[in-house]
Amino acid sequence: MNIRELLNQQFQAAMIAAGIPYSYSPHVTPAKKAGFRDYQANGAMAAAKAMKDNPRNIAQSIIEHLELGDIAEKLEIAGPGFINIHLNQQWLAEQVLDTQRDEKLGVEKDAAQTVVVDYSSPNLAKEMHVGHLRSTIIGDAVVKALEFKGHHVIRQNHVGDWGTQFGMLIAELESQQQNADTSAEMALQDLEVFYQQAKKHFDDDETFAQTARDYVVKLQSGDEAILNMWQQFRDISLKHSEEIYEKLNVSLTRTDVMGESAYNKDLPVLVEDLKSREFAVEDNGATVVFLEEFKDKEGKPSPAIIQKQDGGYLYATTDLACIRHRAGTLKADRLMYFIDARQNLHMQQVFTIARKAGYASESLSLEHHGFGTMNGSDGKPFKTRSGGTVKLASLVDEAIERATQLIKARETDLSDQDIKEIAQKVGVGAVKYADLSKTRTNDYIFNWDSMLSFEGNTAPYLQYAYTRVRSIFRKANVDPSTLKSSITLEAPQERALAIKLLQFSEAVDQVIKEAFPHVLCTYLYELSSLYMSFYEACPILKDGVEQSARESRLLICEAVANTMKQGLELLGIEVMERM
RNA sequence: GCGCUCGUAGCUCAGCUGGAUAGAGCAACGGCCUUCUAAGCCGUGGGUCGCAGGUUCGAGUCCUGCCGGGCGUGCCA
Repeated sequence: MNIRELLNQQFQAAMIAAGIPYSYSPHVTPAKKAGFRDYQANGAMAAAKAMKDNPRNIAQSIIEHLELGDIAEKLEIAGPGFINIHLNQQWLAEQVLDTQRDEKLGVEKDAAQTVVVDYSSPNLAKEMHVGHLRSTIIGDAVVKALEFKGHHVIRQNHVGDWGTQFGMLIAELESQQQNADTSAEMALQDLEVFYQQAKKHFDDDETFAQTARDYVVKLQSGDEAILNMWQQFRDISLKHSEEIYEKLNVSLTRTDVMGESAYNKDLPVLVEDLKSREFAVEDNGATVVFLEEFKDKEGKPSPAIIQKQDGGYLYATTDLACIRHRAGTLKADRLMYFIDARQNLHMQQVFTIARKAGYASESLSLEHHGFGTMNGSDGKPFKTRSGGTVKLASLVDEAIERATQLIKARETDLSDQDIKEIAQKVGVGAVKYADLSKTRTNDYIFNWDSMLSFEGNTAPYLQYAYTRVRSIFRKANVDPSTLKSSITLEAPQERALAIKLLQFSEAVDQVIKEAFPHVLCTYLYELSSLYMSFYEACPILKDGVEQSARESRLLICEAVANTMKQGLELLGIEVMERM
């Protein structure tokens, strides 16, 4: 049930019945101000212009043709031509009950699309660092929302497991294993350190550097021994990533890995295809696709290089092969990329080539959902004190440690084991929510104190709101599923809360439409705030509360708990019974 | 140079196909716990929405120019 959608349909029908062209939309939105409850239709004003009539007359005509049944109890025309819609209390109450009987909480399934989502995609040469956080958790939230809406989602973790640096890393691994009797696992315990060692070795030792270069060639040509080393390296590196995914409660697994190496064999085929059809041409020894859609410095068609002078391939080549695979083999209807906004030009070039070359049909939606940089309090990219990149593993550990301290600082009867579990959920939730709750496209400022605060729009606040609901049921010793009575909405707080509950589907819809998880965050925060107000204003278990009011309110509590839990689950944030 | 992107309260951020008096949170100030978790709630103050034009009945939102920040722009990914 999506109230907005429902009203939009009814208003659209009424407008057509009133003789207004279909191209004019009713423009129904939730009321902007509390005084103008509950929804408003703003379409009359724009339509009035086309009809050459007074907007209030048009509004009146729309109302006369409107068939809302028992949905609304009052409609009024206000200001220049707004139609304010007062929803029927009884109807609202019934809708809340209905959504609770539905395992999807009233969120209707879409016509299923096959959606391929490219996210996380770390470079396996190094350990995952904060730069991978946004793609990983934003992508995962959108994936979960898509699945919730009934889409067929294919996760694609396009890991960087191929390329020139692997020659260097393999040479280093081999050298360390020969010199000391260390296992690959030991050597690669800290990938960051290992990478630095290899780099230093490469820069300082010409013999080593030559070996590394030879290994790249051998790797490319499929030398078995080198491939073995590469395989070991890749496995261990993937295990590192998987540990992070597990800690972060991210749904990616080994089966979602489809790295650069997977497209290796297809690259020459693809380049040949583009050359034979004269999309790609030789230029300065490289193979290039010129795109008049983009201009270079001189205003001429800008080049996208798909093969280097030395015959090597670039990420544009891989990305093209990738699109071809996702469109052709995976049969995608929609392709979503969660990649840093800085790669916008690259993505647009690749999309353009894919379309022109016919790798992506017109009906395939190609979407780059970029995001901004994660900055420190100084507004510059988030780094360690010494200026190094922050590993994701240590970021998560610090979050959990900080959460532990905060919980311990309070008086609590929780056991050490409880505290450990709660701190895990609170710490991880705080980091994820701080990111997810900001508009994806902007840079954002990372701040430990504000994200871990129990005040304001934070994960801990939401988690606390949830435990507050659950604690009512513990106190009442009531199993929510046994509640049978009906809901009445008398207090304004109850009514406001009910409407917000019913807007869950509107929030989820927007998340998958625009790949904006922050909309769901805002929704859940508003839901929590309204619950807190309700909690203060409407006693439930206290003396003097009638049985019917008590049960009605318990049902509202249950609806809030279910919605909170489901909403946070879509965001990849866990809830707990107590904290 | 060209392209992308951002500029909203002291700080961090919302503002959905243009709509009513631009909203939250933090910080500040003032109230509310013998009563369902006060990690909470209620209230007050705080804004020339970077600047200037334009389109419109109506602009934070659309268009143009300018100022300021970030990023990208032929052989890394």
